[in-house]
Amino acid sequence: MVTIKDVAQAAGVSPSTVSRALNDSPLLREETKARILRIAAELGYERNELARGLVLGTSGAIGLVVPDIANPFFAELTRGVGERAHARGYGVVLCNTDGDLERERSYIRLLRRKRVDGLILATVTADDPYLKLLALSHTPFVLVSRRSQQVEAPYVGVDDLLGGKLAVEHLVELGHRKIGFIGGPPDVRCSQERFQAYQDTLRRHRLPLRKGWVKFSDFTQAAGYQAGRAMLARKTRPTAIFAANDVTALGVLRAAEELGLDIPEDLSLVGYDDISFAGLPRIELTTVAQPSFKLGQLAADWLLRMLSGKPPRQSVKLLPPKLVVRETTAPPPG
Amino acid sequence: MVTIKDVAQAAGVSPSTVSRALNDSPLLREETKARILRIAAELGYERNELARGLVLGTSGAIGLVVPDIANPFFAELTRGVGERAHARGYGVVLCNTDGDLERERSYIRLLRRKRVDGLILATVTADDPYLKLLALSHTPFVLVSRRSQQVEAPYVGVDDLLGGKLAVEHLVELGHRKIGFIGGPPDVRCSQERFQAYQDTLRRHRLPLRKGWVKFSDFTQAAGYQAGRAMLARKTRPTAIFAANDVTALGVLRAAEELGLDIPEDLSLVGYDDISFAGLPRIELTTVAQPSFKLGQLAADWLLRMLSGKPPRQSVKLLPPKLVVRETTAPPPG
DNA sequence: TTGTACGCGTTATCAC
DNA sequence: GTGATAACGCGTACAA
Repeated sequence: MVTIKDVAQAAGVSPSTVSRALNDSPLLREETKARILRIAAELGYERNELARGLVLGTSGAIGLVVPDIANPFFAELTRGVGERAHARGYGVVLCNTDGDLERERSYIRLLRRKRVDGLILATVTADDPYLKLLALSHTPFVLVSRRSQQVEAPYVGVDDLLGGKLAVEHLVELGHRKIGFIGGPPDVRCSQERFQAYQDTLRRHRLPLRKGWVKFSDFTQAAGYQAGRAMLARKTRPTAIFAANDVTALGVLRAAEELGLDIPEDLSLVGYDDISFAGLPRIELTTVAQPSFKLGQLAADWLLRMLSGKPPRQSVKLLPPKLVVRETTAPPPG
Repeated sequence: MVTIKDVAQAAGVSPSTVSRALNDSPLLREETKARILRIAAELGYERNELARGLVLGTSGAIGLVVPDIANPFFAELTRGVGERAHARGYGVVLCNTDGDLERERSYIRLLRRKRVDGLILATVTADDPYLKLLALSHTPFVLVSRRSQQVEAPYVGVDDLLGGKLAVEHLVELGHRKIGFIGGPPDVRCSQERFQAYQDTLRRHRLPLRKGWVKFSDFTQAAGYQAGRAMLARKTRPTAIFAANDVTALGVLRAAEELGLDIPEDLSLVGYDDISFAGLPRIELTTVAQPSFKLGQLAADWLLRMLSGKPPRQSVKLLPPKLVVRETTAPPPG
């Protein structure tokens, strides 16, 4: 690899001069600057960001930790982060935990050893004790989509209490009285809040809250299918289900189909996220939309802002969810 | 941040001794090694991989460039890469090009400046001249899913000639004689090969090959919708369409739905990839399955093998595709 | 078995 | 304007 020294030699100047030319220093004569740049290009010189980072104390990269990149919600979020980070010359190191807490920690350690300038975490559980340690360290980080209960950290997400309410109120308005809930991991705050909203809304309307109509899974299609089957195979089953994310809802859809239930005639179904596959013809899932791409952009903007030393404008940013009514919801049968 | 110097001081030894302890050198007495490791842990020492990389000439990271992380095919592929890379302590720097050639190049430059140890490219176009330059450089890379026509580079993918044949033969066997094709970007090899297979199969069966029944788009749902509408709105339209990937096929599905065409009664549809959403109830897309996760694993394994200096076993690895018949295909109407 | 000295490629800070 | 020097944190010949 050609280094700054090689360029210096070829140009008959010192390495420092080359460095200055590369960094467009105003101290240099335009003429020499141009000449050095030309020679550097001819030699195929590419700055070693590793070495530069060592001096400057920055790696020019941020870490992004997501639970499941195969979930379109996180894929879109990742796109948003990448777009903003790359625009400012930052690299994005992606880590996929598959919901495994141990892997999450191991990734964060890896990322810190690599001296990423900051972290975006979309994986934290509500009571993660490790987060406290991270908060004590000097690695800036922002939480996105999933927040912590204990640590007051920068967070960008969607108002899930409102989103959950939107979903369940919609079902209640349609006339449903037997409403089930299928959540994600029970220790994930957004799942908890959607559940909380479910409970609150049922209570407000004095509707029954049955144990068998509540299940927690792990936000995957397979788990949604399992939970759906279990819930729908009961002797008395709900006439509507609020699934705490779209891929889970799609799993429930399959379970219902297998059991010979028609949607929405026999069962109404509401998801959460509005991934692009929710709007497919014949699926037409009613859902609560989250601006996933924008969430990623915002999280990146925020982190980048912290990295440039500017103070955060606020510590929590909550975007509004939006109910998207399609064709998986209807009044209950009978 | 605590460095090896700090640990050395605390332990009353020299920095080199600490370095040796950290690297588990056999030269050290077990006792001192253990003591140093303990002290390092107490101090919260984390090795600076940047500095280490500068010395060792390696960054411990690989770059992954994909055209569209929101396409589940690439999301799964990314999972595969991540799994294998992380298992060996490598970080994965993800870059999403959205199909933009300029962005691809700019990302590759960024990645090289960051001194990633190697590259996995899932974005190359068949005649990309930049690839030649890359091949000349000393950055190891492997191509996945999309190969080059000109540069003989390590490649892992699926036999698209066979995959395309599987798809079209299936339609022919069902009795279709008017078969359309909707491809991806025309300069992407896998799209070209699926098209080639389409043409070959039609010719072999002496079936008509009409211009209006062939369209190229960009492998997105939106583009599939556009192309589908255009093709299906013609006076004489095909009775079956082979879409070169699943998200495109889902776009066609929407177009057909809008035009009041029933699938598979009025129109048969075959996709490619077998993303998880293809198997959804009510969608049940007939498609050609690609082992996307495995493709990612293989690509990573291969690159990592190259990085460890071992010679590649071969330069091209072609996995077999598999036809998955579901419910979007049936004999033609009438 | 451990310490010393140097180098990896770059930038900041002094000199000139 | 430009060059020399030190420093970033680490690994490794070489010396002790």
